[in-house]
Amino acid sequence: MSEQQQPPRRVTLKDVAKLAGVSHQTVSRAINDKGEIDPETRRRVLDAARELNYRPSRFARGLVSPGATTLGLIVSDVENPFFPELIAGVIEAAEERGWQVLISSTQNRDAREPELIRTLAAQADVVIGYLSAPDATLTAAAEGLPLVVLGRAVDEPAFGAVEVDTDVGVRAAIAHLVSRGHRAIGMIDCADDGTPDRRPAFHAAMAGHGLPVADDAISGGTLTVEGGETAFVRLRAARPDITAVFTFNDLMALGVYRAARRLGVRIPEDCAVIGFDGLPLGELIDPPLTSVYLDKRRMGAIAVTEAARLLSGEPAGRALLPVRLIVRGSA
Amino acid sequence: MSEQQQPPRRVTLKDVAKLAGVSHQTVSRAINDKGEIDPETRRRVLDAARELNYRPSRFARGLVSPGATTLGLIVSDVENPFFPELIAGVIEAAEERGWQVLISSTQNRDAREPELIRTLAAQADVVIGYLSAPDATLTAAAEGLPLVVLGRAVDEPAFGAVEVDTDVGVRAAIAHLVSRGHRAIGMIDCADDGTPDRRPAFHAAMAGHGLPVADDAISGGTLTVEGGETAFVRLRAARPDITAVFTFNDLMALGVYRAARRLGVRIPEDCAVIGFDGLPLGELIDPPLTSVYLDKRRMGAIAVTEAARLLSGEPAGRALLPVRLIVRGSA
DNA sequence: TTGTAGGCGTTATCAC
DNA sequence: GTGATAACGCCTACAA
Repeated sequence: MSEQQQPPRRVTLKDVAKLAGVSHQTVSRAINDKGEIDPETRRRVLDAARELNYRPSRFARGLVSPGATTLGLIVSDVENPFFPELIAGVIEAAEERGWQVLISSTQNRDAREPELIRTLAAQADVVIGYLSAPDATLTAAAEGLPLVVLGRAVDEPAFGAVEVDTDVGVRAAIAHLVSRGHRAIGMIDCADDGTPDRRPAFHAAMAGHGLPVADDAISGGTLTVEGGETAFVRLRAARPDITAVFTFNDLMALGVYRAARRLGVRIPEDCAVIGFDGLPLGELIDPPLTSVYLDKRRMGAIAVTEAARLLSGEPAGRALLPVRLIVRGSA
Repeated sequence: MSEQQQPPRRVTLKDVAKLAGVSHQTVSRAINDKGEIDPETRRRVLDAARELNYRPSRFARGLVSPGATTLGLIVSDVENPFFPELIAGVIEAAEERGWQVLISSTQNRDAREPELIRTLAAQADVVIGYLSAPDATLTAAAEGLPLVVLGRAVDEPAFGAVEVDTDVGVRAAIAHLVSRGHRAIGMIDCADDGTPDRRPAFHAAMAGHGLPVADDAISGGTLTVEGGETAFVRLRAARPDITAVFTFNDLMALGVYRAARRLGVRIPEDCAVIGFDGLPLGELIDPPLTSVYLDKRRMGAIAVTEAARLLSGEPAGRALLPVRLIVRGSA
């Protein structure tokens, strides 16, 4: 009676079978190029399939024989050049294992993390993410989904983690500035909400040299070129005596360049700059950007290894990604 | 008897049910937070699930209630800054429709395209790709999978396409150079194999101004900074008289910058440069790069719209992405 | 509140 | 060569 439903029901093997006048099993044989089938029948079936615009259900197939492992990757901003390298590292490592990679991005809206995790949980076998939400929030969202957290310290023992050796990097940056005679050093930091915190490391490094850090020597902003730009303008207004800045990342350092040009501040003569990330584009600008380099491809590869551990039931690991200072022209 | 199989069979609802001493149905209720279940039973079930490390099968779930549409995206190089913007556009547009995005990259090995398509066919409902393989190859690999091809002309009527208005862009670039008095204009092109071809457009534009194009005025290379670098060195050696170059993309233009610095060639005084793509980093270098801009985010968004058309059974569309010349300091 | 029966679309196994 | 029949793991009825 009610054959004509409103929601266009999916075309199945049986539909094709009916049209071709064979059993659904024969259709399966034809579709999958099994032998043991009359070439003529085969043709008829394939024609019917084409006519109905038949596409096999990946779910049904996956049910019968579990397909490739699918890895979910969550980043916070695909347009921050930091992430493409990380993504490349993950893709390559995943590929070596024959895994698929599902990518999503919060586009800098951290509040969306739990939602993205939940969505990926339905699609992926394991998730790697540059996540800023607190462990408890992530645990609730993950619901048993194996999770590898990138770029920050993690307490939850169930999570894998690849942390960055921020302390060492920041210390090297500050030591370098001090060795060049700087004493009034400012920081362009991320805005106060969330994100891995490089500020304590900055304080510690400065203290190590007996240098004070006044509150107004730190200026925050979004993790973008624009964020760095406005943060530097603000810093400069508050503390014109500062002769060097350490920025949260290279993108913000570029913002400092832009602001500096506008303000007539010369780099490095009037103000030295050190970034963090070591992006390739640091080499392209003038003067080339001195930066704390971290190997993002490697980070991705390590994360995939961690993911594999979790999937095989081994206890979660804590990897530490080393960093190193690359001295170029800006400091 | 043979309960202990070698391949660690998947943990299912029934396993949890057995351990918790309930029916598999009750487990389902507990897992999915349905009402109508004794809190105590619920807890017992959840504990059992945790103990067994149970994770629901996404395939079985998908079978019962078809989940989100999954879009596959194939790019050729995640580290070419062109793609992150495109990816962002696709992700955003897909998200608006509640779709998932699966990403893979050929990493500049074009020969891998068919393989990637086939793999995605098993995971995605529709695929968008920056694909250079000929239509016939793609058709064979796609096997009915809806496909949207980006950045080049397409003949296959079944494919959706978002083409770039290369002709207009190249013509604008050449016209600009001519208006600045250049007559000996060279081109840094992609290597001879595959990839969308801007060479015919270059020839046509030059001819439009009555300018000759000798073979040695075109130098090819890989679509990277390095490729542009070596190509320019070669071009410069063969044709020192050339006063302006048009490059296949901005990345290669950066290579020209690098080579020029090494060779002591000043930009734009000794040689003007115009790129293609209009990447943000063109603004960051010195002199800022004049380039043919195309809106990659928009390209991604349009592609998703095309994908939606294909999925709903409408005939494939052919969108044309407009471009425009952005004049900055390099030409 | 809980359990039983049926079906989602596909493939594998076995008869015919 | 071809067609029933039984899984695969889950969920939505409905019955107990």
